[in-house]
Amino acid sequence: MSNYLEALNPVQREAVECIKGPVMVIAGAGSGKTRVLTYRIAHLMKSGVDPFNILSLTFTNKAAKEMKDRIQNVLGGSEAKNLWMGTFHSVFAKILRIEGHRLGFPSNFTIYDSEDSKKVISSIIKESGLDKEIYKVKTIANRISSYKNNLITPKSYAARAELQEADASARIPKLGEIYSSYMEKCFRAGAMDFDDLLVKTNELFIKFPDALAKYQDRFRYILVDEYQDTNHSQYLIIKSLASRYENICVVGDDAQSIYAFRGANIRNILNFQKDYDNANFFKLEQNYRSTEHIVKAANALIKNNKEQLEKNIWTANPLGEKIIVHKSVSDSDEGNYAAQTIWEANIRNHVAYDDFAILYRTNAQSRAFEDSFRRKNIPYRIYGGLSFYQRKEVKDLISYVRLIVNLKDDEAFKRIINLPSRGIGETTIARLSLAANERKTSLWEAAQNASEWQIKINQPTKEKLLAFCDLILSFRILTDEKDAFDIMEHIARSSGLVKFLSDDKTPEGVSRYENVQELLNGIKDFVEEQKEIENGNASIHSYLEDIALITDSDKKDKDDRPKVSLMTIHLAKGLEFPNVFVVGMEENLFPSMMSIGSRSELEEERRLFYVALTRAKKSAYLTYSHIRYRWGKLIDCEPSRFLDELDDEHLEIHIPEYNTGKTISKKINPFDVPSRGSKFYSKSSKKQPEKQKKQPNTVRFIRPANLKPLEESTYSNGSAVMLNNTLTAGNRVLHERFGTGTITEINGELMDQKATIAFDNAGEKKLLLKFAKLQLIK
DNA sequence: GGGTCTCGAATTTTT
DNA sequence: TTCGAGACCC
Repeated sequence: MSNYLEALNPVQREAVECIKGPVMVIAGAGSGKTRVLTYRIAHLMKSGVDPFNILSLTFTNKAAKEMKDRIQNVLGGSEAKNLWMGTFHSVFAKILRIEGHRLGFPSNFTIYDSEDSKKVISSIIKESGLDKEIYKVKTIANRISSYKNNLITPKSYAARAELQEADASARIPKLGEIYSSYMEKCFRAGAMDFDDLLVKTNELFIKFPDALAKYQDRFRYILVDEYQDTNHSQYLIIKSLASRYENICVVGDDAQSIYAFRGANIRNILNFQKDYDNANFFKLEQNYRSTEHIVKAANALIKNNKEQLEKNIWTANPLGEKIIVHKSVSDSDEGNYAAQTIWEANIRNHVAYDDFAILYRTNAQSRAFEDSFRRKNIPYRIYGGLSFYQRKEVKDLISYVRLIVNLKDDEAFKRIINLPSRGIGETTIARLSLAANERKTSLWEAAQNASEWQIKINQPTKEKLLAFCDLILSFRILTDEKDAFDIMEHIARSSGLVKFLSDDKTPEGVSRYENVQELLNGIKDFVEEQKEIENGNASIHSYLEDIALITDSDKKDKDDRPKVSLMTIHLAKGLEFPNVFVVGMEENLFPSMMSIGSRSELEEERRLFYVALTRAKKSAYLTYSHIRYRWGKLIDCEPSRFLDELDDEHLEIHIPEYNTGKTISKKINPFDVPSRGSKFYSKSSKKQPEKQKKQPNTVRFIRPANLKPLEESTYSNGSAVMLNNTLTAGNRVLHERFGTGTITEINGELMDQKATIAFDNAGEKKLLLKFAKLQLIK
């Protein structure tokens, strides 16, 4: 324990020991970033800093928890428990529960999740009679969120003509009004959305210097993990908190910034040295995670980005296996290839299933892998997707608690007022909303005062409303005496929700019922846990605070069989696996179609691929498919440009040779060979049917299992046909031997298509397209 | 007020 | 394909 510093390399050690003043640590992938952070905190405490004065900010609860555990391991004992360690959102939510009253928020404010936010926005659009085809909820929500992340309030928006012009030209001139009524509605409901937790913290610190001073003095040592992913709002909070002592240490890697689309500002890390001119700067460049092949390939890839801090990532690890690039026929074949490879490794070499991860760009891609794994009986776990707490039935039950804790929580009110069915429908809600809006109050108030305010609701419905209010109030009385579990169980039963769910015998219904059971079990765990901790709080209030900001990535599986992990690359950040499949390496999928328009977005995609690749310790497989179902349609794909950016010497390329039956191979050959200029094939050449040849750098062929010959119909419906349908007379093309030329004529069918080409220097030639390696020149 | 059907849209998302 | 919103009908 005392010699913990010896477990560090010289740079790591310097970064750990440099306690005073601003410090920036650029930590390449796998360079021991977490180790530096945890040892630094441990070292601070060893050097006499009171843990009470240390604030450590992470991006996930999981990261916070892990770090806390590791610090305890280094230090022994329980000294770490006074540390403030958590996500930005959870730390500042805690502060806002204490200080929020200064801004007019109750301490039991509700935290609206993104779904709640969207519902609020949607109701505003409806109420203001705007066209929802133009005012798309998603667009508006993103826009508002990005204003918030940049600390643009409705007020400052109103003062900035350029923003209004931008929105006007995006055909949403009313955005400012929507924004301010959104804020107003949240305020009225005693609710903050995720962004507000940061915005309001900033507001607090600006408006109340004494509050700022209090926390400045408390947090004398600040550490920020994943600094490259901080947005402007977070940046300012850190900056103001640190401005007194300037003991701030930020750790990150600009090459792994993948959340710009959500407001993260890569400039925060690039400009750190400008912000603090006395900053100490450390670069962790030794990668301890991956093989040399992987490290070097990743370096070659990221070199293509313009915007980055210079670094030289290297490793002393063995060279390892080359990265395998595999081409599949279809998305299901891609799944089979992964399943087969993993299965074989498990059977033959006893590689555990949890040594594998499948990383994809979009959640929709998981399906093919699920199917293949299920068929081969390979255990797997999908991460991400719809979170447990976002499931309807779970959120419904939680909404009861939300309303009990905060009667003004309109979104919770709307969710459960008629669940289970109480005969209170949309018309009634609409009338209540109208009345509540007029009086600038909540639905709850309106429901309670329906008669007094002469809201036009008929008597039976009014009675039902009051019965509902009484039910909620009866639950509310219990909150002081009973713990979270008892209350929740009571609610689940007496609200009729459990019966409502257990009556549904469809598989989905059963699973909904199970989810509610699971939620109750989770609450039970929470209560037990709280009872063990001294001054633990097992009340429903405390539970609600706990789960509002939690995601189920923290939740454990029921059985602990080793499983293959399936997740998006975003979710894989910070993780590592011995063997990684990065799948769907195709243009328009990865890089995503939405991102190829601008350099900065493309660079973000490239960083994303960098993250994916550097998750692998021992081996990496990059797969792409020839055709793929997307939105129910069969489309043909071309390999991702990123594959071309990896150096050949680190790759082993598999383009399986199949005997697919004469009919098909005669008609067209889907396994056409890559043309020159690309290791795979490029846009210009891919349409030329070619006989399969071995790649020069092909070492061996792996035949994926279960590969079915493609049905002919696949090729006759038009969408997947790999015929020459791009080359026409007039196109400029490049030929290997004859150089550049212009096509003057194309004739013949399918495999016999011939092009007449007038070459600039070689005269006119007639070439069979299936042999001529023509490349289209733009 | 509640159920069923059709139509249209569809990246990534630590909080 | 899959999901959700809205139209439509009872």
